[in-house]
Amino acid sequence: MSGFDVGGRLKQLRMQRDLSQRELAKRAGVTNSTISLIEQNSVSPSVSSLKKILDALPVTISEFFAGEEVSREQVFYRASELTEIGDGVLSWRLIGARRPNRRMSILHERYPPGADTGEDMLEHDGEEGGVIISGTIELTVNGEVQLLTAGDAYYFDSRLPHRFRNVSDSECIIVSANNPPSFSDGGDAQHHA
Amino acid sequence: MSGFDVGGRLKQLRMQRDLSQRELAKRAGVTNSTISLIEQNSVSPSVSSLKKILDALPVTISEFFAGEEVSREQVFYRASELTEIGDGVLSWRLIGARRPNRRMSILHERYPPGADTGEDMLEHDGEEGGVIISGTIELTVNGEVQLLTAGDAYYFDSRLPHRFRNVSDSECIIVSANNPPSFSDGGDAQHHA
DNA sequence: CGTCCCTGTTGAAGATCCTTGACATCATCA
DNA sequence: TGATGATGTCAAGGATCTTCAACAGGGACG
Repeated sequence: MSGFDVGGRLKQLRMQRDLSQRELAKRAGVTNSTISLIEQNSVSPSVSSLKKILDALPVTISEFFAGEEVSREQVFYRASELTEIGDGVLSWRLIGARRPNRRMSILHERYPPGADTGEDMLEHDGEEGGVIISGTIELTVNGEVQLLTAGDAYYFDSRLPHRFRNVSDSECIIVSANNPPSFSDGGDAQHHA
Repeated sequence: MSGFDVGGRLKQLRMQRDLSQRELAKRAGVTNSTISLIEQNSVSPSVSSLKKILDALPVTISEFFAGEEVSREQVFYRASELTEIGDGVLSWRLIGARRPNRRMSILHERYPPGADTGEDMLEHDGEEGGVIISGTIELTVNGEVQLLTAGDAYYFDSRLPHRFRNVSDSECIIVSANNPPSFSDGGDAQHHA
């Protein structure tokens, strides 16, 4: 009924860490019986119990339930076959665009001089970070403005209002990653980034 | 105790969809009282109940628990202040190393000629992807071997056995991202990546 | 062999979650 | 005004989860 093997997943994570049921139970502040019953899927734990257990691993609930089936997806992407998303001014090349349930978007971005994600700040769920490969970019996050150059990097919660702008007179190249993916292949793609 | 406002989050999602407690309960196959008690944080629902409710929204458990406190973390990282992880041969520079609960690791990696993640393949939870900035890298994933050069990219499930090796005579630079993060600031960092 | 310590499993009792069936409140409408 | 239907809340009891305590099995060691 759960559609997800909670017990198996817990056991897997516990085993990976080389913990006994009793050891994990002690760290989590529950009893070994609880762990045993959950691992056998004899019960569906309460969120509070599961949280206690996962905190002891440590693993977030979100991570615990993320992913499942190991897929036979494409692994290698030639530069020429990266999905080009550009809108004429900016251009992004998305790695793994066609993966149905990927947890990240990785982008190879090109900001020509003057490129700008727009005056009204971007805000959306998730986190994003990146590295400046070449050139210079002006990044505004939550009101703070910084000029980043080759080798510099950033990482922030995407709910903070943010904006990318190339104020220099040369192209800027960035490799960035988003989580959860804000680009999807079709449908409800949010605007970058 | 939960550290996460389950009730508030559920109410938020229900409101967004313009559903009454009874309407949502009906779709989920539980009673309106259940929804009410959960939303007030009077109880910590069982995973199975929560799953039924979230399926009716529909929202995955992972999405439900993703994100929370918008933190006042560091956003901008100068090249010089990136956490250097190298072991003498390979070197990685981790973006956002000190963020407590980040969902990704973003790495600026340098593979000198001969660098190798080792003959016994890496396998761990999560997904990873990256872009080759310069040089050449030999990447093996699940038995398949490919030579990737500047502009090429990769993305795969990290549970597939994999290995990175610089078989050329020049340095290779890669920007990569992992999810969930396989590097932590202190403690049980797994080996790369 | 027996003892010791570890492992995971399992009844029965206790704690918590979930449902039943009320109740109070508010808005609509004759 | 009173009737109706919708909303969210709450007590009591049944259902489920969690603990306590016991149990069986497997090494290690003498």
